Amino acid sequence: MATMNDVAREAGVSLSTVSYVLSGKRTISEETRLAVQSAIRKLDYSPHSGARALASNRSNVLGLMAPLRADVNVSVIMQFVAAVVTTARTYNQDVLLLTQDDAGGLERVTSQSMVDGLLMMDIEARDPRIPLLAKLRKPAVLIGLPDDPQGLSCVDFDFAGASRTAVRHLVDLNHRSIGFIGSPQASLERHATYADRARKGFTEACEAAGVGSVLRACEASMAALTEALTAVLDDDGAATAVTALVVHNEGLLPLLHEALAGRGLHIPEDISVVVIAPEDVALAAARPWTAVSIPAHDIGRAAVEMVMDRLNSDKPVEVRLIVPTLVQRETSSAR
Amino acid sequence: MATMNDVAREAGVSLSTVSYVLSGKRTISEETRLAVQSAIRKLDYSPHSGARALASNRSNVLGLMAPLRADVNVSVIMQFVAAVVTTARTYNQDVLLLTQDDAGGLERVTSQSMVDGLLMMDIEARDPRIPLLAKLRKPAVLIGLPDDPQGLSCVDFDFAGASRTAVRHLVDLNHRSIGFIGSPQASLERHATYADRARKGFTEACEAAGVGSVLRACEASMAALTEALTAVLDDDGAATAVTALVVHNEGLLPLLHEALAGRGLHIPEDISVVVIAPEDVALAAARPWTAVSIPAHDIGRAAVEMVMDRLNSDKPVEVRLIVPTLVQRETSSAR
DNA sequence: CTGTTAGCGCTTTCAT
DNA sequence: ATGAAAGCGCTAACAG
Repeated sequence: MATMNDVAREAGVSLSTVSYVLSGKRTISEETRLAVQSAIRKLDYSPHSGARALASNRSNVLGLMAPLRADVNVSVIMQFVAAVVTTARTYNQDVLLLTQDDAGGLERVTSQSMVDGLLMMDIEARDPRIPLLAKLRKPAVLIGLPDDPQGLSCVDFDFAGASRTAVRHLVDLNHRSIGFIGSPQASLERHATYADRARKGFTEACEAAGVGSVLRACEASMAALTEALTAVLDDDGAATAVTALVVHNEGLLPLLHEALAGRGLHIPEDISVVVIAPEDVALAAARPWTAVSIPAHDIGRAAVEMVMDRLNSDKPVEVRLIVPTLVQRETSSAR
Repeated sequence: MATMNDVAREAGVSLSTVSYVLSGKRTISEETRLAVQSAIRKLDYSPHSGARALASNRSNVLGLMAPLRADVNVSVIMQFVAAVVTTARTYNQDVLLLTQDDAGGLERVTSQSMVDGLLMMDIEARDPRIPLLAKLRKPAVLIGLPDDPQGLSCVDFDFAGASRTAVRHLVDLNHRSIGFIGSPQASLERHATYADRARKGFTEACEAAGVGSVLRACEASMAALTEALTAVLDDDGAATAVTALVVHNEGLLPLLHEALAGRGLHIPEDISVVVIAPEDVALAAARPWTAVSIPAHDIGRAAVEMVMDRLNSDKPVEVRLIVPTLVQRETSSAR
């Protein structure tokens, strides 16, 4: 492996000139720049990241703590991760992967100066990792919205707004009683904030619009779905029968059409459906769903942008909510 | 941040002594070891990874190139990745994540000495990244089995053996004609080797046993599944009707029970089903599947062990196939 | 616009 | 069993 010294000798310039050509931190004459660049190519030089990290206090690596368990949301998680890695590369950063349960990893990678900043996914309402993160003196961004961010930047999809948007859409279509089928009970119990917020937004929007509402958590299985549908559609307490559903559970979508057909219900004639899901999941069905799409890619990108902003220009801490948009397709209609 | 120098001063020993206490590369008296260790704790010292990498030519980081697209196999991929990260930590290594399409990333992270070794998932039969990898002078392990490993280590599940095991199980149960529902056509066209090998093993085993066989690729949708079932179960060319299925497609499992019920078929009375899938996926169904389980965790672990072996003790390159085992549950029975 | 030089924090010979 | 000192390859302050 060629070193910077080799390049300097080859180009007939000094070590520091090579360094400055690479960093662009001072003006270099066209002539020497070209000489250096050709020497770099000739020797197939590339900088040693360890040496650079040692001298500059920058590793050009971001730490990403991701939930790698087999969850309902695997596909969403993958999209986040892909977006983070891709965006990081545009900032010339690489991504070091930490698993959710390796709480000590946060401390380790920062104290060893392995990373310049940290991203943490799947934040719970009172996530115990937040105080840890807040102590470390590295920029960090939470992907999710905890009760108390403790001075950390956050970015997330506006799940409450997503539910509201879905409800308003259905109310505009004259539905007077709407069901909500959400994340599994386990997610609620962990206080995964997306689950809580989507429910809350739904309830509020229904109340505001004066329409009936029924909520159910649901596992990703046909049995659970059937049961949930029964509970929602046959709800005795409701003044009017439920004629529309908001579904916030990616795992159920492949099953939903069948399950409703099993009850003799056609979409959208008998029942309208709006899903809250990543775009590609909403489009994967034979009949694409009317959807408020979860822009996993945008969120991941925003998260990286936010750490990099704090890193490069110490912009202030911010809490950013990504605005939902609804795309109507053929699974919702007026009644 | 405390440095090694600070620790040496605090402990009243020399810099190198601290280093040797940390590395264990020479014998240290109990007394000084304790002094150093307490100084380390007192100052909350941790070594600077960049400095260490510079001086030792080891980064303690493994590169993992993973497919982060929204594929049918997301859950399997996640399990691999989780296994790799977890196992890497037991070797005191961290994991740098590269995306599949970032072919230049392989070159970059090695030439910058960011990683000590590389793992590459989702290998295709003639994967163009293999010659690249083979050129880099770093230990590498392919997770998958290409036509020509070009001197690289490989580890994979024995998908052909998995199909054979499934077929033999069904043959033992007196089934005389077996259907195979496999990965989407797209996977075959990419020559994802797992898809090819599973099909090949199936065909061979059926021939060897003298039983009928019908194969179909299938997307993860109800429509595609229905069509595939029709093609397989109503196959005119077959001497005997298909009475059992081998399914190698995780995405179909939530739909399969419904789809068969739709044809008036009960499992296992009318039709036996054996799936090739990760254990947790096979168990997720209301009625757990008889399964040849894909031990994603074992494969990921083996991959890390293999790079670390090459790194620490330059063991020879090896090709390791993980042996399949079948667990009978209630979805297969004798006829 | 360019060169010289002092570290960055660690590993590892060489000496004792 | 321990210490002294020479790098590892780079960045950035200082000097011109």
